Amino acid sequence: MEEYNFKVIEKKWREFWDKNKTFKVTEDLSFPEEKRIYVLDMFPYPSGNGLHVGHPEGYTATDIFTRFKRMNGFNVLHPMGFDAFGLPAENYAIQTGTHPADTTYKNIEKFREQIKSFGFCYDWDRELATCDADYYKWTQWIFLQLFKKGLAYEDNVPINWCPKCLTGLANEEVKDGKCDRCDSLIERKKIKQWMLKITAYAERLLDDLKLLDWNDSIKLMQVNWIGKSEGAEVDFTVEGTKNIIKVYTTRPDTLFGATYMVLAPEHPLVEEITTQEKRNEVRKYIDKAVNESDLQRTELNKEKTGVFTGAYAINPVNNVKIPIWISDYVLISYGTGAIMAVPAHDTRDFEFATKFKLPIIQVVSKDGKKYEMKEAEIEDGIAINSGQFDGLKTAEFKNKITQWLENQGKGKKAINYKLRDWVFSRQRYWGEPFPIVHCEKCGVVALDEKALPLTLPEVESYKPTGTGDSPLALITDWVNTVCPKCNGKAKRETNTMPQWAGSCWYYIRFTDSKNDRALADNKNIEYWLPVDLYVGGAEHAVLHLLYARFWHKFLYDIGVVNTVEPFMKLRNQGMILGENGEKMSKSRGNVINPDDVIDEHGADTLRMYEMFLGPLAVDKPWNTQSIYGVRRFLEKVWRLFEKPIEERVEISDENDKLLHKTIKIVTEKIDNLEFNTAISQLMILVNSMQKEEKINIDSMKTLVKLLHPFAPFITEELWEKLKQKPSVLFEKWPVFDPSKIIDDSLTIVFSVNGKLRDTVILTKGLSDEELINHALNNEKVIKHIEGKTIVKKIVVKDKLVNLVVK
RNA sequence: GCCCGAGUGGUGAAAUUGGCAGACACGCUAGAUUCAGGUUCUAGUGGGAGUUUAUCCCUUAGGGGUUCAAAUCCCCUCUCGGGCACCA
Repeated sequence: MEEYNFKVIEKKWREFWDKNKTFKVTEDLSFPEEKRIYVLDMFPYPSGNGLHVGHPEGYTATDIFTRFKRMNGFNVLHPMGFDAFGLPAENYAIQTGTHPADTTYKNIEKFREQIKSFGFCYDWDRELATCDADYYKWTQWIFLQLFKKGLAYEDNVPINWCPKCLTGLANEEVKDGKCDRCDSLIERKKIKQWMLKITAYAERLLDDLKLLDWNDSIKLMQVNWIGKSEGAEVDFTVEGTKNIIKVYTTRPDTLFGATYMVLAPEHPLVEEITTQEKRNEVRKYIDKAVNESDLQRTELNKEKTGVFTGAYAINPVNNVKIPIWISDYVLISYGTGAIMAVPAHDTRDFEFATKFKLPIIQVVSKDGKKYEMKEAEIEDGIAINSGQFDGLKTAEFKNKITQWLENQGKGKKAINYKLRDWVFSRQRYWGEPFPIVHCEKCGVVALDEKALPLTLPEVESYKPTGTGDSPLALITDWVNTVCPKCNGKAKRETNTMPQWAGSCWYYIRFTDSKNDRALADNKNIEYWLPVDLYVGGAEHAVLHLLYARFWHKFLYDIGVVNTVEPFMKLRNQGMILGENGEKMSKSRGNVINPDDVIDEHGADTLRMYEMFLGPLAVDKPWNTQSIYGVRRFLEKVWRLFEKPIEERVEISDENDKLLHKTIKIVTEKIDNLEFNTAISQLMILVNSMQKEEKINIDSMKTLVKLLHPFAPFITEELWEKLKQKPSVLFEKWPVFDPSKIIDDSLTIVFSVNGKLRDTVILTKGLSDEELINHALNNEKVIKHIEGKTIVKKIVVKDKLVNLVVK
């Protein structure tokens, strides 16, 4: 037999699959609903570096799962496309003058070829790229629907500005005060922005998480990001005026301990309530606060600052007069922009009160008594110094006082979220143009749906202006247009949409990617959605995954999709690290190029190696040595064919049992995405088959089928050697015979005082007494119990006997 | 600072409900085969003691606890990774 020539084999089957459209999927109604599933990968951004070894990790996992499900009689939608708008192509354009479209489509070609070299079973007829006009036409269409429902609006608030990318960013794109993409320090800039009202969906985004089979850590990140808190809004009157300052608090039970009040420097009432003699000081403070960057303002361990306004507020629960201060530790963007300060029970207030010598009154106590406090006590306890509420436990007090405030008309129950609206415009070129014009007479006007797509015009320079205008602003003959409403003079919106826009709904488009009448046909949407299994990196926890859920819920509300959630089951693949255990990067010089590995070992080996490395979810370092283990395994399988493979060969009971056990284990493991241990089991089977002189043909067929999802190329070739018709993909997945895996004898453990003393093979189903007798007569056991009294005998049926002796 | 998650041989890792720790691989050692080998095959391989056979002791980051029995459950500490950043 010739040697395992993966280059020839892989080329042959790649061409075969292409030519025969082996992976094409249709909306075949003969599949019952529960046999239609949608398995999706997070589509890649086609960067100029080509595919990274991290990409095929998730792709291989879903490919194995898809092939497995297809062989089990499922119709599986498994598509691939490209997240093709984005900054790298645009930055390259700025450097070289190459049109971002040229770079992008060239990179897509390369990516597609690389992805195909892995033999993934994508239906390539459904491929899409978010920068195609017939795709972004529908991205723009969705934006128009958001606009019509009042969920897209223009605002002029200070936003996160990246001085290197020269564009505004969403809150979700800022990490540690730095740009998520380029690590530059974020500045604050006030420019006119398109915002999406994601906050309108906060409660549903939070609540529906319970419907999802996602990693708890990802769900928790979304929970924290949405940041729901429950408390009360309380009205404080400004002494001597009719002005009311509303504060939000999660601890209304500490109202009696409020010794002062703090407004954010930007609070609208500051100007009005500040007294004459404090005016200068307050103005100076506000000027300083406004000019400080967000980072400076929120800097860790920064000493508290603030000034007294000269005004006083009246505490509604006890009519006590408390001073009103302003300080930058109160944020205008959260709650009401004003707080009641309870230094005894809030760390920040305690710090502030200590610095400015403001009174500290304890109102919560661990034991119901007053005592000296060295720091703020924020835990729940028993109320003291709180009038008629003394003695109440925190939770009860909260309810009572909130009710009391409501009865008095001085407050009410309130809920707040940390989630902010989504800053949706970017001051860059390579993105979807907004289908919006600004008319001198009519104001902001949406384009007619028939006018879509509004295509990106050609520009002379891709360079962002840096002034908050995108490069589109310079193309006057594109910018100047007529208003669709009044035909008067109008200017086009020159911002573009963020990269997240296209990825918010691509999974919908895959169900019907060539449709030019709708974003996808209803029938196809109903046939496939929601996505049953979604696999990708965890870095999108609060970005793509939150945005897409928001759009999906909106599309549900307007009747476009039929489910409330887009991705039912989500699994995150870990990172593949360099051999030194560090993140792979050019600068660290530890990058492994998948093309090189395929050239040296073949795609089957690379696929299996990445799966064998460890559990899908964890980070795993690459090891150039251990890939040989998988390579040897495949060669071992190949060499099984040097043995006579015949129908009449009797299989040993032992190997027959192992075969059926392997079917069971591999089936369960693939279903649970535990590929590393599934592969181990296949190795055990092959090691054992290799010891046989001759091999039974049915066993061989079973092995080829079990191996197929992991190593599609070699298995197609071996299937052909077995004189079978391609493709293995169309074969039925093997089923194990439960009667064959029952052990009639078992290894029983004998231990004394919990320590293993012997293992013996006994028949299945012995009674407790019989097992104990076996143990008591066991030589090694006797040695350890001699001269001692048996205090206790524990028996676990068919497993162990433990004797406790003294 | 707060909230999650993880920590098992020289290495990647495995281990239903608490029930033989280290499956499967890599590497290493020895032997066989081959003109040759990053080939193939066989045996060994957590640490220690031991008459190198029997056998015994120790071992899942560290410490304590629950239990007949703990990698697995509980508490504390340490280390690493991730998220949040004055959110009242």
